[in-house]
Amino acid sequence: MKIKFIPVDYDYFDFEGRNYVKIIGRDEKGKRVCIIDTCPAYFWAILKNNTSQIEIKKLLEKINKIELDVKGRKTKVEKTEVHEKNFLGKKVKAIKIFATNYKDMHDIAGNLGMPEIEKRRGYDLGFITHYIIEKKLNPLCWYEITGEILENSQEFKGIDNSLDVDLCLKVDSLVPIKEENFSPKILAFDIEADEFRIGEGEILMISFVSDNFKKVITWKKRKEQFENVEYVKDEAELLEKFAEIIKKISPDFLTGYFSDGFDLPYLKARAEKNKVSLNIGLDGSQPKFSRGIFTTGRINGIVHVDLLRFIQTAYSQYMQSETLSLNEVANEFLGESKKKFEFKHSSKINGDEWGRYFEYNLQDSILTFKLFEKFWPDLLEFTRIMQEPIFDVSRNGMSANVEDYILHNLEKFNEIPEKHPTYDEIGERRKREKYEGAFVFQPSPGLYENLTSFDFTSSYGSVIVTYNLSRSTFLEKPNKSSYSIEALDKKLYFSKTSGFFPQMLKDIIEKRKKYKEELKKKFDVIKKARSNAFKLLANASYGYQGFFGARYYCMEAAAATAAFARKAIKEAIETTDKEGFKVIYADTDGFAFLLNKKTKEETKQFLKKLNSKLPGIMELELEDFYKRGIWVTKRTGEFGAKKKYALINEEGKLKIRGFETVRRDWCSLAREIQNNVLLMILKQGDEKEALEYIKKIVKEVKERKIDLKKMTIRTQMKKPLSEYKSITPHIVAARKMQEREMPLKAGSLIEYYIAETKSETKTKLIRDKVKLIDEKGEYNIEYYLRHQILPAVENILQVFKININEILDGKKQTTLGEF
DNA sequence: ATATACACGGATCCCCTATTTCC
DNA sequence: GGAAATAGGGGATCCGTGTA
Repeated sequence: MKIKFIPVDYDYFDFEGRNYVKIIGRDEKGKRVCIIDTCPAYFWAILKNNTSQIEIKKLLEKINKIELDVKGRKTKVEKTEVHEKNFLGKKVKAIKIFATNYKDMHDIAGNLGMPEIEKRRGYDLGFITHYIIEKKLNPLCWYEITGEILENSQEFKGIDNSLDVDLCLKVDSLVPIKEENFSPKILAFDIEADEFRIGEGEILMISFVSDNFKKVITWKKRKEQFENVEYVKDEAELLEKFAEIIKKISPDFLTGYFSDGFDLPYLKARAEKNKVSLNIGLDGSQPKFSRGIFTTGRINGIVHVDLLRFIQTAYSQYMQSETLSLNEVANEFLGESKKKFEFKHSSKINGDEWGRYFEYNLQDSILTFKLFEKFWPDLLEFTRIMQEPIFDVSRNGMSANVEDYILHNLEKFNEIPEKHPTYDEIGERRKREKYEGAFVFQPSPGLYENLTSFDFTSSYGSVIVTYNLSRSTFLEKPNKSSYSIEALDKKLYFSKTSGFFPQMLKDIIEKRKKYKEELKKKFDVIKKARSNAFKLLANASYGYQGFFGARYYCMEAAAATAAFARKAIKEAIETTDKEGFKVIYADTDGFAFLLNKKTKEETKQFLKKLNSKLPGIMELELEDFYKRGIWVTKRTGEFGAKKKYALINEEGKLKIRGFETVRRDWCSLAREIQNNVLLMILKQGDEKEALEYIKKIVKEVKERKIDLKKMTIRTQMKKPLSEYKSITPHIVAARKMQEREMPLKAGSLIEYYIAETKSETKTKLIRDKVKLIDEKGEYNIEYYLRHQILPAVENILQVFKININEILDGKKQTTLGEF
């Protein structure tokens, strides 16, 4: 039997002591297929480099005799081979030790207490990763599979009968083939419950959205019939119906928004309470949950994707949204919003409100479904590039993605994988001192005209590639030709013989460049996603080497990367100044400077000249020309503030960095004022209009004409309430929320305003004036003028030598006309 | 659980000293 | 008059959120 097959979900099982993978996917006709395959399990024993042939022979004999009985499972060394391999870039002799069961390799490795063996490696990848590396059956890629159909077969305990699939195949051979179309079946879902705490309230309704399928199921029966709404008897029947619909639709992907942390665990808890079995897995099993702080819900044969997790790692840093709430994310990516519905306990919902509640619930699934479609190209490309199952890739942080990429590309370098650090090692690494990071130029406050900026492309990535910075190329002692740099209070050396990590990174950067250029010629969603994935991978690789949990952790390489980057930007600044420009500001990998009467053409020529002298793959690019730019002083001290500036380009587009206007923990009034002031000043080059504008707003504030909404301050609670040492205004607000039993946990966004308090409560503390947004009260004029508006505009106007304090106090600004 | 360092700025915390209050 | 309480100043620390 020969089929075309695309693997989607990976699982493994033991049969007669051996490991098998069970992969669920589709064939070219869209039929659901399960394939069973296996591969040899092995790990490596790396030998000391002076081990003689005779010693090796004796060693092999000893190892071949190893037999173990682990938890009633008999496992043994099946065979051994000696190979020439690389480990951390060094040539080594290593014994490839084949064992019966992958799970026992750790124990066998533990049994090799032999002095000739220096290290044991490759037993901690997990069987699925090991299998994918070994057989190269990459997720979401097409294959032609030849194999034997399992039909009412006794093999594997009759697995084909216990699985709800169209075809079950035992693999003989697999060959990658050209891409076929794959349109996965997606089912989005969302629940509404009476309590936010998992399982503590009843689930009132569940909505589903798939292709041409929309449904809300609820046991809150109404007399009237609503579109897409189906009534059931009670919660137990609701849960049964949930399982039924999933089985009927039989999706490849079940997707939710925060469903790892809410919907799925809630369903599980309520199913247990109601003694209903959520047997939605293709093998009839219930969802399984990982332990730990972040729970993840896994369903056999159906990939559960919590979109929030993926958006968090892959997109959040490039998003405008201030929170990752479904509403904001949908607004940004789809231009659609959630339906409005104020949460209330079901006992307090009036008759006619239920219809809107159902619509609200359905809309959440609609948005989730559309978001999945929107992000599908990204999920697909991430999965193909990292070569790990989509279930894992969609939940990975960027460091895990980098590591997956490395592990799946090691074979090209004949490298044995490094092990995961032990608990103790991680502890040691975490204790280490921080190393010096980026260089930030000390700016002089002022308003400047005619500027431009140059940036290093993939700065840290190209530094790593150019100077070959990695764990395997780090040298304890310098050799004849090595790269060297001062960092960590000593001189660090790196070999000039290209290491696998920098080489992989070079490949990543080149691919990113290639796809980006192709995109310019012709837009293509998949290429866009691919280019983006490579970009993220390149950006995360520096952080990876400095991350304490990394297999290829190398603090020296991370410190050297930062040091080389500092050197590069400082040199570029120096050359730029020497050329007759004037550098105003720089941060990490980019710098802005005045043209100083030079033309744009001259500037571009200078860029070319600069680039021709840069080492390796280092490259500067011109970002834009700016009409004006403003840098301000710090609130304390007379120096210019770093990481705070605003630029306007020739089309009138603003680029604002660091100012309160881009910070969500300032009230929108202050942000709006600052934004407008910056715009007015940068457009006109003077402060006159801005001053009038500020005066107008101050007057409105004093006359209480401002909507309370604009006074709301939003601050995130980053940890559990009890862990706070310092009782800040947002913690006072959070305590009030807790008293009211409002949903509250680490990560919640706390909203409050500062109110006028009665005169007898004499207090200096702002926290004593905190009120929740729906609490009755009036905004505190003094606070909003002194602590929100003033700080937002004070430093900007100081550039024009204007003391805004006097305007706030209502004094006549007699000297105004002079400016 | 978890990519890195640098930076700003609000608000509270905490210690010290000066002043006021109390007996 | 002397001890205790309070006020207030200033640096340290906590905390959140940016830039890159």
